[in-house]
Amino acid sequence: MAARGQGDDGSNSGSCPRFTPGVRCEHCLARSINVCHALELDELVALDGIARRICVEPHEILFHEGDAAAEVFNVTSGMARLFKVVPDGRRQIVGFALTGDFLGLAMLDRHEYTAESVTKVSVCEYKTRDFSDLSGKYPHLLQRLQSFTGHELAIAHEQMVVLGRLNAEERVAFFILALRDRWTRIDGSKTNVALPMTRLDIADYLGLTVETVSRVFSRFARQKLLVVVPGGVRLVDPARLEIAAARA
Amino acid sequence: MAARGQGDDGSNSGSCPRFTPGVRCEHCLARSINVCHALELDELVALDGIARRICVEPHEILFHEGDAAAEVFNVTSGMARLFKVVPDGRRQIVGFALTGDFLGLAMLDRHEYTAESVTKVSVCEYKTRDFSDLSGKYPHLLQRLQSFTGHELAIAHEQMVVLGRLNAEERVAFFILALRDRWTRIDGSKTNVALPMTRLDIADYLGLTVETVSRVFSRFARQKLLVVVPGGVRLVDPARLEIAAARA
DNA sequence: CGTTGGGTTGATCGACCTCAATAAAAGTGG
DNA sequence: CCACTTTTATTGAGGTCGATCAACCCAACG
Repeated sequence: MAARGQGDDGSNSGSCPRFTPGVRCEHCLARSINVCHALELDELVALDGIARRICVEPHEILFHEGDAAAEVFNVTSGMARLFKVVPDGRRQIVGFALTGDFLGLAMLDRHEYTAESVTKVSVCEYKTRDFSDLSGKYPHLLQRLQSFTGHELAIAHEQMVVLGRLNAEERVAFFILALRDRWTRIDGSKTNVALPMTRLDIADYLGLTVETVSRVFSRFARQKLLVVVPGGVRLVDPARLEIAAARA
Repeated sequence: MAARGQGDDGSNSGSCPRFTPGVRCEHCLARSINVCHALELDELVALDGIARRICVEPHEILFHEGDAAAEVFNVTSGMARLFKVVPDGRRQIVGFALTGDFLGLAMLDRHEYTAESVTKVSVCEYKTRDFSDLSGKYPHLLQRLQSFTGHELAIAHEQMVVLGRLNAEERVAFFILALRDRWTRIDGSKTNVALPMTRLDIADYLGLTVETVSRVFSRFARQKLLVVVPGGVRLVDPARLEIAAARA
């Protein structure tokens, strides 16, 4: 039993042409939760004008850390991992991008991390220049962007607590619950938590090793906090998991 | 020999009245590096109108995590620690605010961390409402705020790498160099790195314990990478420290 | 049906934490 | 200015959690 439809984690199934004419902004399913929200119709039309809809297969690089940031992206479905690599090869995942997330919020001249699709991913691509011009024209958009960046900053600070002060069990529990909350906002799922990423991804996000992550999952399953299902986990005792995550 | 004037770390010495009429925005020394930069004169006058200059002694709380965010702050001198506390008491410092830093970038309804002065600190305080109104009126200001938030986000992501993937020595070396770079931007100091915060603060910032931080300092001193001086360190071999920090 | 990538489990090791003692600063009051 | 306390920093000894190394399982796939 798949956690969340397995194999169709919100990404469109079937073929995935590099460029899709696709749906227009007005009918975008992700609109209610992404930066486009709260834009007037004329603003939305303008945004639509500079957008290019792109769909990528799993394990494709959207952009590399250090690349000139000529484009910014709006994820409309699927999942991407965002990571930085230390000169000697160690990897740190700084976030997983889901439906509604915006890539390139920092608005620096170079991308500060690499973005790689985990599942099939569809995004709206904007030329940084175009998007920047538009946000200069429509204060709504800039305000929305600021609000998003601020929210991301708060999440990043939370993750610092996770990485700096929680032990392995707490980190994994926190991760599962935080991801559950995100899925809930996207598709309403509450007890089934899809985990399209690998254990290594989770480890690289939580500052642990694959083995440790795997062991904690097993321990949680043994303690009847959750059940490991293909493609994710099903929460059995969310309340105790909250305690295990040091969130309560 | 103090690292940077010791006892006067950019904070004004002498008395520190809670409310200071102080300098006006036009003559603010921090202006070139804070959000006020690039504002037109009339915008600056407007900002000046809603600002209240405040000066606090060391170890004063500016605001608490969870407090309604009725005010936002612009640090004009001194240092503050920004931290979150896990329910059971563990503390994680998410950043040190220096001259030019803006507190409350996330622009959420509640503060996401506690801000406490390390040295004497002077700030410009703005009612969140006022500041928000003003940034609605002056796109420059909102753009500047967005740019600041984006920059903070990039720094937070860097810190995730530090906390998730670097060992104790690398963390401390990285910390010293990153702080050195910040001082350089503020006052040009290059080899003397002021450390007004305690070892415990550094430990809580780097996800370590006081003892480990202290040991690493001693080891670095023994290896002639730096010299521990009252109030900070003097860098002896910055190049080797860069290597130790996994930055090169 | 062999190969490959991902996941789990076990045994051992070591980096950092914990506990403890001491030293050095920084206040504090006489 | 000097005793006295309190806070901060350093150093040592020993313990522990998560890393490392290694074996094995399983499903997907050509």
